[in-house]
Amino acid sequence: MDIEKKTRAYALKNALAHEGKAMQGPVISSLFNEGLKKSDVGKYAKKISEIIMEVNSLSQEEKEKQFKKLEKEVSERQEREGLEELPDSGKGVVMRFRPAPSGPLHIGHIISNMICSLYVKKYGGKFYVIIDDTDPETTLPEAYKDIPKDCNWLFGNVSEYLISSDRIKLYYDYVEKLIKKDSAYVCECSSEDFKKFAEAKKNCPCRKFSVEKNLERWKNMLDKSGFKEGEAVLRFKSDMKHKNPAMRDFPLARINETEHPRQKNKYRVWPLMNLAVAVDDMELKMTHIIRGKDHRDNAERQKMIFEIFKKKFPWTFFIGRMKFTDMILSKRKITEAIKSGEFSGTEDVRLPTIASLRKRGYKPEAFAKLVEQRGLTEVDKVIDSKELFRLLDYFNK
RNA sequence: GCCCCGUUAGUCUAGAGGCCAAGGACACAGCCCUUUCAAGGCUGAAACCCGGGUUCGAAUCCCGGACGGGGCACCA
Repeated sequence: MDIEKKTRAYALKNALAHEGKAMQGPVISSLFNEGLKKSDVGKYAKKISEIIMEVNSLSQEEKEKQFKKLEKEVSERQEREGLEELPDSGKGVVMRFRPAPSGPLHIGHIISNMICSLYVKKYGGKFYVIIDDTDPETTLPEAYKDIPKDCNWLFGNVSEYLISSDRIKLYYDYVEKLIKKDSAYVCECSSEDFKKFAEAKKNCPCRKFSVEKNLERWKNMLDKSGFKEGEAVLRFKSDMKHKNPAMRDFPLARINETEHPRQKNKYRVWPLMNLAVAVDDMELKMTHIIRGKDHRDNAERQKMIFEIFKKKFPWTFFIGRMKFTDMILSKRKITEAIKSGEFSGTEDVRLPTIASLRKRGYKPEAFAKLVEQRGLTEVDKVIDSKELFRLLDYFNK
């Protein structure tokens, strides 16, 4: 590289862009992109400074004339556009969205999950939608048709729909493996008692049982004549002295005999989210996970489970959440309000549900642009519905 | 109480130590175009939370503070 020539070119460019006065910083910075070594800056600093001073003293016409001659020496800064690249995405990506079937899908879900669909479109691979119906108390029967309907419309690239409660046997297999690895135990403490142990960083009495005893106690959880609902819970054996209280022997499964809308009374022991998610992510070979910041600690728990099985944890990003100052975004509250007659149904135009937004004429592409503009960011933002609809209206054109 | 995380214009965002004297989009103001509306074009106003430190040089790295968010469930 001809340092002097390049310096002169960039100094002229910089001067012309800034009322005739070039500065050293930007010029040196440009030279780095041309291959100047950082360690060599000292060597050339004097020369560069001289050239800049000389350039600055030229007349406007002279600057323009000289720059014309050297124009081809300068390269333009390259601009990125579209979605930020994901690491290790060369062979495609496997990603997922796990809606809980406890109420209608709404704008909040779009914001934090559509980006997964977009990345699968970008790189190829698989996009799973997994209906997370492992809580028999909050699972709504209509979700089994509403979720695929909304997701087909919104994403258009769902590879496969899976239902957690159809995979219970798989979760049970993993429970046995975890117990056999002495990484899970059945705990009979009440939640209040356990909380006290966790706060005091002390082991609960159930922690000391042998693997054999725990397998037996696990059978007692599964057996109708064994533990009753609320009497026992399966816990992951992490560390009761973990510095983060959220990580101390968190629960993996519990007994709940409420009739399940899909499985009826087939099961009484239900996995909790962290178990189901970890198992599915291992089994389905998830490569990348993008999810809300509120799941940061859950991801840490799932990672602990991965480590027991010596599996590599997927690349994970925690995306910031959008908070709406004037819209209900709680699935439970939306469901209640519809039941009470406050709203006519999930398609009520006053609701931020996907069904309602579709009815109002918004196209999936508008949401995609909204999500793309936001991109991968950990920042939460507060926005009101007026701002949101301004943006959507703009993107919908 | 204990663990995480974040902070760029009214809003969303670019930004990986020097092409940032901070770019883009929406919204806003003005003008042009148009019979009207919409769309489009041009122009304008508008931001790096605060304080230290490292460095020749900090929006960017480090430390502290303030503010905001999340987690510590037999919910997800």
